[in-house]
Amino acid sequence: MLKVERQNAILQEIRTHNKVHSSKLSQLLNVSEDTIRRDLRELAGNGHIKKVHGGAMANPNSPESFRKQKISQQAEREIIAEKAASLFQSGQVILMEGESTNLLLVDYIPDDMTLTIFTNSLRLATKLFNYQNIETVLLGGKISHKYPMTLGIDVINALGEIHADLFFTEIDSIHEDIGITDGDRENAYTKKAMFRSSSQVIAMCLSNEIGTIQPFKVESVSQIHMIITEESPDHHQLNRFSNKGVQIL
Amino acid sequence: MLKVERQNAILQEIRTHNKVHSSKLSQLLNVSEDTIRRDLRELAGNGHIKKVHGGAMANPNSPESFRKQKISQQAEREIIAEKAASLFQSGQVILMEGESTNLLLVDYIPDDMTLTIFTNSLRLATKLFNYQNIETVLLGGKISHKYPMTLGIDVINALGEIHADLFFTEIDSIHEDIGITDGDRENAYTKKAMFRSSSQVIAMCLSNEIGTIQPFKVESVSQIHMIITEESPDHHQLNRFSNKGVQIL
DNA sequence: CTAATAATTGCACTATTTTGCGGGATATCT
DNA sequence: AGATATCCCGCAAAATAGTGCAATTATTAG
Repeated sequence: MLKVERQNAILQEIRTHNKVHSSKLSQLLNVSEDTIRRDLRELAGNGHIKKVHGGAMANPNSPESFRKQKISQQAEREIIAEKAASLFQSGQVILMEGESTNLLLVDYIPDDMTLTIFTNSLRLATKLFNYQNIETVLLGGKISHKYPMTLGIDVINALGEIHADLFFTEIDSIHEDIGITDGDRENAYTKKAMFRSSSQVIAMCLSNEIGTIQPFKVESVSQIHMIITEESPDHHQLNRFSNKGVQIL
Repeated sequence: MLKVERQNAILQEIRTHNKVHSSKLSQLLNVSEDTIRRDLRELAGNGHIKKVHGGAMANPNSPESFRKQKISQQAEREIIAEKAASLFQSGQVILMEGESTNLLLVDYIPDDMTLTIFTNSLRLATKLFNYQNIETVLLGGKISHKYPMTLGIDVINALGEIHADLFFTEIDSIHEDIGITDGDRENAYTKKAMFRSSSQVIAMCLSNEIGTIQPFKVESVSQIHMIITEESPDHHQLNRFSNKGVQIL
């Protein structure tokens, strides 16, 4: 990897996360922390970023102002994304659904990790296009008018042809008795089909969504293998799920 | 191998990957790294590329940058797009391939026109997401590492399930005897499959691409129903195609 | 056609850049 | 203050770049 390439990657990282840790970058880009620090010093010298203890932040006075990506509760989602990324292993086949946390998640994938990622999200697929070691497969189908993703019967058919090791789903509502629910009927159907196309299901959700219910049922809690929230695993709201045999991360 | 030939190969490499390593190029082109470095220095001197330690990268501020070259031909593409848009009729099923002219083309679609558009282009699909009266269907499959689009066997399978009224294809090379050719093997296969999934095929190409040939055959001229260029239909270069029964717009 | 001239290329050698590491300084947190 | 993490400095190894030169090839002049 060229030095400029690496520095561009750092800038890109700051653009999406607003901040970077030297240690994380070191892992992500497979170079020593010293090299990262030297890069940060250089970039800061050009006025691109602001160097801080432990890493760097977006420079508010930068000539090229970074357009901030509007992801709600980004800080919490970052925590979830980082936990989720620890589950990846080279060679795995991953199924991903959702465009908030998953979009952050891919930044935590090390450069040298080889993965196959199936998704129905246009944004995710577009982002993954730049990752040379990741084979991205887009599940074809009709594009929803609500979200930039494919939904419906075509996607469900396509899912019948594949089987993933891990399925990362972003869920908006989960209830210990009712299970996972969704506000969109087609989305619920599609998610349900995704459950059947993976060995393991990892549900990512914000803690304030625990206990909520929406009109359309996706699956019951027993079908989930792991829940990831921004809280620590021993958070009191999570007991009722761990009691049902669901792993908490 | 001629020097210019080699330098063109380097430019091509940068065009597709946005970067090159001197060491890789040396292996690829079977010359010493010194020669590569000299080439890079020369190309950088002309402002074509930006030389960096370890290789070179695409020059964003280049006078004749590749991206800008696309843009510089945007005027011609606009003319083609406007002509092409006149073919649309409400209720039609359209198949679209390509991300330059087609991206401009959708802007010429009237707001009240109802269409179904099949495409394998991520950019096009993302743009069409905002058009409420257009039902967009993305042909699923593996995402190319060269272009943000799905290619290959999955797309070809998906094409087997559909049939469109019109197929708008952007072609890079057309020759009266050899037919339509493409520089990418998978792309050529996929285009070929698209020909079979539409009643009418409309080929859009810039006039300076007429008569050129690339390694991989897509289809012969007889399979095209219409050619659209930025020139007027009675342009001398187009006679040889109209003589073969192809409509010119 | 031949000889002179110019351009191109690879090689040996040296210079520069980049990188990781150890050691000590500095900052952060409790 | 003590523990830990982070940072900075200098060094050495490795990678990459520049330079001069000789051999080869292409081009041009006569």
